[in-house]
Amino acid sequence: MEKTIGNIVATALKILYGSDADMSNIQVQSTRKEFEGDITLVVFPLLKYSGKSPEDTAYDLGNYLLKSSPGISSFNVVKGFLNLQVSNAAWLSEFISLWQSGSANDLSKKGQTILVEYSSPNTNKPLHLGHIRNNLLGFALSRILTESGNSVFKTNIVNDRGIHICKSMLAWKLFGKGKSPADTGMKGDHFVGKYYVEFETAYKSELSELIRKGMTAEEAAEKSELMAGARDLLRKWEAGDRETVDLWMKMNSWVYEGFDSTYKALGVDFDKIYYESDTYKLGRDIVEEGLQKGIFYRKEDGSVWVNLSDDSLDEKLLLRADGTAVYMTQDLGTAVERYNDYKFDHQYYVVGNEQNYHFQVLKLILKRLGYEWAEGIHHFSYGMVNLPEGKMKSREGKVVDADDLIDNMIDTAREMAEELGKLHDYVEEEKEAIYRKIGMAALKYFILKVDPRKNMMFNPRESIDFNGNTGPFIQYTYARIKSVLKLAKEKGHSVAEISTDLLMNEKEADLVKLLRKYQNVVKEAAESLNPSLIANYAYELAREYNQFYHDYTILGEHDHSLRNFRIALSEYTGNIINKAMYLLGIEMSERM
RNA sequence: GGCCCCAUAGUUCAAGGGAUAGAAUAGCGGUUUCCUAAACCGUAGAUCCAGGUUCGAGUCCUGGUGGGGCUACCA
Repeated sequence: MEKTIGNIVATALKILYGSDADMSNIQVQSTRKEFEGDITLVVFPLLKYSGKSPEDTAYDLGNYLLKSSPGISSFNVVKGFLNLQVSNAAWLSEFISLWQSGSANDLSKKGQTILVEYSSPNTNKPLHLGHIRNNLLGFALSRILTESGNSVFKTNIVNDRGIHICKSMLAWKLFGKGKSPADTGMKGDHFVGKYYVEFETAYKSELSELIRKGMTAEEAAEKSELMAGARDLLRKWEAGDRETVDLWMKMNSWVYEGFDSTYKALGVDFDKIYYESDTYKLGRDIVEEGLQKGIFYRKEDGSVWVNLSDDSLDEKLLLRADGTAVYMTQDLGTAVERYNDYKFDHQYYVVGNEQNYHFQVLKLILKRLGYEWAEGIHHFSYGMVNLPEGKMKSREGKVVDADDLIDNMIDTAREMAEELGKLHDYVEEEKEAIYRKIGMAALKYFILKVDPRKNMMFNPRESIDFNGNTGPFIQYTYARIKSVLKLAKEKGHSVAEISTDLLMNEKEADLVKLLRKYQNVVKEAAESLNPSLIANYAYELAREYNQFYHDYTILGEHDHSLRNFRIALSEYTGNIINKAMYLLGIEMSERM
């Protein structure tokens, strides 16, 4: 409707003033709540065409629209704003066509192949709150891009090798006494993470001991036996030393077992998992190739670098002096392998904004190497999750652990639900499934409603609520709708068609106006890569429905056609809520 | 030092250069013989500072202040 009005305005400007208007000057938007009307035309940008005052121009256009657009029933002018009233009949017919088309999806299919890389954990420690934001964003982004008609593949690069793993391995060798997670009853990833923290703690005290003996910080780092041991393990690993590789495989398998259960709890999955241990060699080949082409250069100590000062960046290390690979080495390899596997049009790396520089460099190097597809790789850079006491530090074990957080959320959901006591006719298993859905909805919505680009604050004690602008609020609205529909069915009210001869009340009209925006919200979310738009829309829709539900009876309505309309309106709202939340990876419950 | 990001009610978040800056939560006050009160209604409360561009600035530009990140032979 907005588009139609825009076109009519363009015609009107031509006829009334003889001007060919630039469409970007024709601004049609929803009328703000506090003013009368449904759709507003901002006339300020059009004054240059009319040569008249804002008010006169608005009246000219208002009168023209009233005559030539059947859906417009009246208009009013406030300052430079032309507020158009859309007729009840026009809104109703718009709802009917939405309702009839059901869940059909009329988004234009772009059909591009898109890779979304997310999660990308290190195998030396369990997942924490930062990973949760990453996983939820990556998963939601994938669903949104799929919904917009693309072929989307979810990938994960597991950073399963490197000095950090060797630190955990060394600590386990030194302090582990040969124990396994099963011996201690710990989850595998937590078990390995414990040794990583133990390494860092021991390393720190070793350093301060050396510094106390008179060394500088640099000298101490140089002389550290622990760090030397970790480096030694890394060299042995790259050389394929049997014992080292076996230990590495054993410890990684413990970690994967732990990750799998966390991923399952989060409800995320992947189409293909890449392992850095597979891709780093290709990375080294690529570095070799770049050396031969003269794009990279070798320093006297044997390390390999790229000089990016032409692009006003600095030098970047690509291979250490001892020949071992670094982060960038493997990312080069992974990127090339992915392109060979998928021939993607676009690849989004869901990685925190602390790595903006890394991805800038990655793209630049790939371009210098002559890969044209490098234009299609993008860093989906999301903000940090901060705690009241500051940044999370996994080296020091100062994190909000993912598993703990998930368990807490579900526990809280259970406590609240039991207090409300609405589910007594369910067996334990069914109840637990619902508690899980509610707890996860609270967590997921809390994180996804925030603009991904922005840093966000997480206060473990206060942050996650179950009332107000929350996941459970939306679930509750959905459960109410389902409950009404179930009762309607039991009473034999089935809606075959909706009368075109109804007068909607204000709440019904507001709901219809919101429902028709859904497709556009999904489109914008896909274009701007922003799941929070969908989260905020779903909330607004749920709130609007709750007002309608509170103010009017649905099943108690005696007028047959009005009752049917309200049932259809409820059903359609429920469908949209469900679809929107599905795109965010949030499950609905029929009861709660 | 250099580069990048951020700054909105007590708090956590919204606001495609457009009208009187929205929500939630915490506070205060209400609504349940009626389809789920995890709801609904009312009340109070905010654009870091100084300039500039514009008919119009929370939004764009410049400078300042405050916070975060990167600038690692960690990933």
